[in-house]
Amino acid sequence: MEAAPPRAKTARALAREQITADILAAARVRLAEEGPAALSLRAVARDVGMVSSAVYRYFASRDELLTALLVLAYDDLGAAAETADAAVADRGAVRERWAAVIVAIRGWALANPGDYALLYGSPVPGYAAPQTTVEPATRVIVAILGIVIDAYRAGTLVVAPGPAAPGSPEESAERATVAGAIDFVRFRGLVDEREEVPLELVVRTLMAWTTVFGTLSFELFGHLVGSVSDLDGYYALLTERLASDLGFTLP
Amino acid sequence: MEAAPPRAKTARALAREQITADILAAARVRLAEEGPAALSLRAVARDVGMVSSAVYRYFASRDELLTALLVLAYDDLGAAAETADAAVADRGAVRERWAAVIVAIRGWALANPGDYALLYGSPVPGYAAPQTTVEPATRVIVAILGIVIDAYRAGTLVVAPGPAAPGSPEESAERATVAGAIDFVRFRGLVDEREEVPLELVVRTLMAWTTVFGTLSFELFGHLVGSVSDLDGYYALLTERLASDLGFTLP
DNA sequence: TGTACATCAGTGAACGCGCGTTCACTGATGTAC
DNA sequence: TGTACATCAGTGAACGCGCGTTCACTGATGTAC
Repeated sequence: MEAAPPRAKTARALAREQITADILAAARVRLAEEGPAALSLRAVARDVGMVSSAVYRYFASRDELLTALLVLAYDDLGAAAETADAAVADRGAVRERWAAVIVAIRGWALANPGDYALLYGSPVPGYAAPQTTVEPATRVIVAILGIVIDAYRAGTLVVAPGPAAPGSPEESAERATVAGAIDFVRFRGLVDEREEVPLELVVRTLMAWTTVFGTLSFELFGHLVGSVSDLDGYYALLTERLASDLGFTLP
Repeated sequence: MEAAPPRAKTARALAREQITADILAAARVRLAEEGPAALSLRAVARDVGMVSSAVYRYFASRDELLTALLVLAYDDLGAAAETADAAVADRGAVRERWAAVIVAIRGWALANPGDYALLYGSPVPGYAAPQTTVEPATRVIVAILGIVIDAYRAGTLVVAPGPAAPGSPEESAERATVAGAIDFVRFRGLVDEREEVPLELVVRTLMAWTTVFGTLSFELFGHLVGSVSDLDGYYALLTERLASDLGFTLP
């Protein structure tokens, strides 16, 4: 069977796209005010100027709306990180790429606290994210891994020796431990099947990723109040330290 | 006016304590199932076998119940960390103390996922935690700082040189940045007013603290599925790396 | 030790509210001939 | 190009539900004399 020729979009189809986007936009605003668990389909309908039952023409249920929001937010954040990375002209300047990505992630989170809480806060009770959300969710870590692997290949990264002596029993334990992470790296096509990926590099990348989001969650959820006064400055220090821990050589 | 002599507790007072504890225990169970935002006073009342209005004899409102839960959970977690630290007989074995505290924190979080989400997940919309919760909330970071400062004083910790050259303009920026953190350290009486606290040490402690909770949030909220297969092993590696980053010398 | 009164815990009904979802409907848009 | 029918978006009423909180009440416990 042949694919249908691309037909001109009807007015109805155009309206549908527009209104779907309006509903999602209204839901994102709500999200920032009430949190994901309390997100109400009726409230969104009111904001968008329609009767609550009309939303069901666009989303079959509240859960489906949540899923769409999740995908939208993950993609938005992922795009922000990728764009910031791509904007650094010198692809070899890995420290700058790293810094740009962190600034972009934090900027996005501060600009979209509701979405951030949806993605990285406590899961919505009674809602299980479907498979569709998995790929968009990985865009940030994939962007980070891209920088690290570029640096590794270019030799602008020195892999720190792990605390364990080579060949020790501890090393094989480490190998088992990060196997899942390395599978992930390969699965995403970031490195070739045969290419060697040092364990320490993967561990350090996971740690840096976790630290960035841990810090963001602490900032946005109020755990740094009273401990860190100059947040911008702290992030600058953090970015530097993490770059060093990843093994990026100084420029 | 003299303090009243300690009277024998009446049956009523005893029952009150017991039932207050029962309500809190039932609420904690609910928390794990539905999340903090959806915590329902009526559901808790049902679980504890009383009519919903009776709960108002013990807590003036849902918010007051949430506050009590917050304090209880923070204290429970704080006590777990402190106990684990205190159980390491050799006070100089800072790496072991560090490892013991991490294991305790993770153990508590896995055993009490509902409480963990209440404390470290997205804040409950429309609820502002009162001042009462601040002190219990700091017990974990205070315990961690205790270990770091003990190590620093004992000389079993080597403060890493920060990326900035000493005396550079960057250094004064760093000083401003961590001022809040150092205020915190002094305020909690961990170091004397005159005692020198290296900036780098404070930054690294904040980073380690953030990384631990960032990893826990990722684990509990499902962000490590597909990336890390052997979680116990990963935490072991993480603990080691963080100890090194903090500057703890090897035993 | 006994009595009279005050305090308190728990009941059950009621309030007003907003929620997700269903359904029969009207009127506009799109499609086939 | 015009007509007849099918599809779709949005309406408004209704469903059953659980929520937080208030209130007048009953009966048990505690206290003062």
